[in-house]
Amino acid sequence: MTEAARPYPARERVVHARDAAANDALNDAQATAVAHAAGPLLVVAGAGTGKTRTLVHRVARLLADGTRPERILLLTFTRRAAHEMLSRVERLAGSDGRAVHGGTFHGTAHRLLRRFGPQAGVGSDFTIMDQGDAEDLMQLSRAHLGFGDKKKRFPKKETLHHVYSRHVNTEIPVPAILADEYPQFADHEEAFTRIFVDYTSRKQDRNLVDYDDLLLFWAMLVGDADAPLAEKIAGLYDHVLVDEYQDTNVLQSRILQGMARRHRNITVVGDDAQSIYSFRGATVRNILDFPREFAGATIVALEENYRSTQPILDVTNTLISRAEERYTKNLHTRRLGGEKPWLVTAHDEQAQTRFVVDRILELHEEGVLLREMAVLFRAGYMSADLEIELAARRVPFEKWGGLKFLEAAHVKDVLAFLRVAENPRDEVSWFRLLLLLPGVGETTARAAMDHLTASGWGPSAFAAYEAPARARAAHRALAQLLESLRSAADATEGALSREVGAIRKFYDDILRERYDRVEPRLADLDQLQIIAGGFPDRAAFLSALALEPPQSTQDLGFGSDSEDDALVLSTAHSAKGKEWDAVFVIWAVDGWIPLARALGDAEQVEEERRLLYVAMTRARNHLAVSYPLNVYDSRRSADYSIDQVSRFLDRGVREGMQRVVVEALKSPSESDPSTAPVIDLRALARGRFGA
DNA sequence: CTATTAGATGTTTTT
DNA sequence: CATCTAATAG
Repeated sequence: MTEAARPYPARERVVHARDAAANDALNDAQATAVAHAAGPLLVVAGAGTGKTRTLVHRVARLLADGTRPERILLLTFTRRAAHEMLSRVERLAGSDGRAVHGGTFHGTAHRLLRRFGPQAGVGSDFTIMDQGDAEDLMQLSRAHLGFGDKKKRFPKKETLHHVYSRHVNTEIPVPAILADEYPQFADHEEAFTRIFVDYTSRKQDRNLVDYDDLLLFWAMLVGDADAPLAEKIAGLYDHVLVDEYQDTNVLQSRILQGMARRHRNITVVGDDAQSIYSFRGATVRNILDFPREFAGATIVALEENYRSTQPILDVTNTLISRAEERYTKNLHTRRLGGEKPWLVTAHDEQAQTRFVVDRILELHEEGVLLREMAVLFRAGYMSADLEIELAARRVPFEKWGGLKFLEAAHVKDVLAFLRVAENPRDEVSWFRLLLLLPGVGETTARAAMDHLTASGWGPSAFAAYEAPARARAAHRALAQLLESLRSAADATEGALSREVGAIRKFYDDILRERYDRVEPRLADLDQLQIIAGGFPDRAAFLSALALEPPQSTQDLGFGSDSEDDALVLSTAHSAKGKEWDAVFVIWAVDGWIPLARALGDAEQVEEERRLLYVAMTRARNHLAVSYPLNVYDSRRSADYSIDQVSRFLDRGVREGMQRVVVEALKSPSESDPSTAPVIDLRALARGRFGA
């Protein structure tokens, strides 16, 4: 199916449908960026200006100019972006494109660490902890040091981990973080530091690596200019290209400095107006200061928008013009026609839901594919009502982001068995397993772990442990299971799936005992078992789950009969970098966008504004922003509260939109929505060109 | 020490 | 609203 390798200038024959539809040739700015020979290059690319396309063409040009594909490193933000980028490079440059190295920062760091870690004191058989694991380990450190023994208020493990992670990713000193975000804990500074020291050495002893370590170790590996190893790693690549640069943090900037130090061939692409990941330590300073960090950088601005119609662009331009930004872009388009974006006032959530589904079905009838439409929202659970309605009306959909599959307790339980089998020193997983046993609580578990620490975590060490009488039977069964998992050198097809099967023989009964809603949980485990079957061994499976968790319900194999065409539901964050023919932004209410808790901090409010900007700029032809007026509020027992439209949709922004009002459903017909149209979509459709 | 239950609590975004 | 914490019974 892949085109044979062709020389670069043949692009007009190979370009993918949307590239061709947008524009046959690169525009001047894009061409400048693509042709840039060497040295640092900053591409400031507004929404929809062909950023990915430019990056892809630039890679193809480098290949055509003789750079070997494996000497190009293409860093993207999410695995979805990496996949799309690489397949487009492949389409453009043929099989060479497949050999280009690409992935997320964390994924690339993982690869390098497995390879070079042993030369730097990190065994190659480490286990990666996800955020939840890291928090659990933090809890063990906290308990070990005797903090939080029901004395005064002491920070929770989540808080501890957040402060630690923030410190590593931003390099802001711990006291400053506490003063800024947790003034109530400012006098615990010394405790924080002691816990972090213990946490760090605990990770080392247990052969564990957290997300932050992946970046930190990479930065340290390439940070010392004189170290031979740094030289070797930086020497792996001749060109480094980075997408979504506005969402990188200080650590990542340091990594890039190290990687590019010799050749300075670094290309970064980004849009300061779309910076939405500061909660992860990302700083817009990286893109703003790039010319200073990499002296002599060439700067190219992409300002022609190929995505949206002029009426949509008018509204989004106004929205973002309220923000202070440094790289002022003036986005324009040649797509002059089209309807104004809709501002939909719905009576309540149900009315909003009904409006969205009705309108989607209408567009679908007009010939828009479901997969060319998306509903975007601030937080994962905000689509719950919509999902129910879509299911009831048999509209296939796929949900991105906000997926908690791997965070579910029962899934983590099963994974803990595999992780202990893989890394017997994995303290977090041991602790989790032990607590599952009937008759074992915190004290017994700790005693067992002390035994393991003393006797070297060996496979037989656990079997030799003398459990208290009440837990003896469970202990014996677990020991046998672990023994069989470790000894089974079964490398045949589906071995991992059988391992999960063996674990479930032991675990399913515990699950039934401990949790409610047993059926869906068992179904999750069925899924996990199927996924496991696709991996060659435990190590690959566990690393992949930590670094590339399933991103959508479809990745998990649900809704298989509707794979071909399904509506996309996504958080605004997960929608970044994508575009759709029609976009619905729901819950545009003050308190959600911006989030109420962000209001105290001007910086955070600005980020919320950019988030709405990202969401709205995903639309090509149709955009509707909706908000419910009356919201049932369970916290205040005073039934309903009246919500206001997001402050970002101020008078000036609203002027470019057309108002639509959706009334509440009249109660007698509530039982059958299909016979009781609430709005006359046809009338709206007729009137929508009239401004 | 563990298991169970009642009560509080605090709700984002992702690698 | 479901998850985590604290308190108490077994």
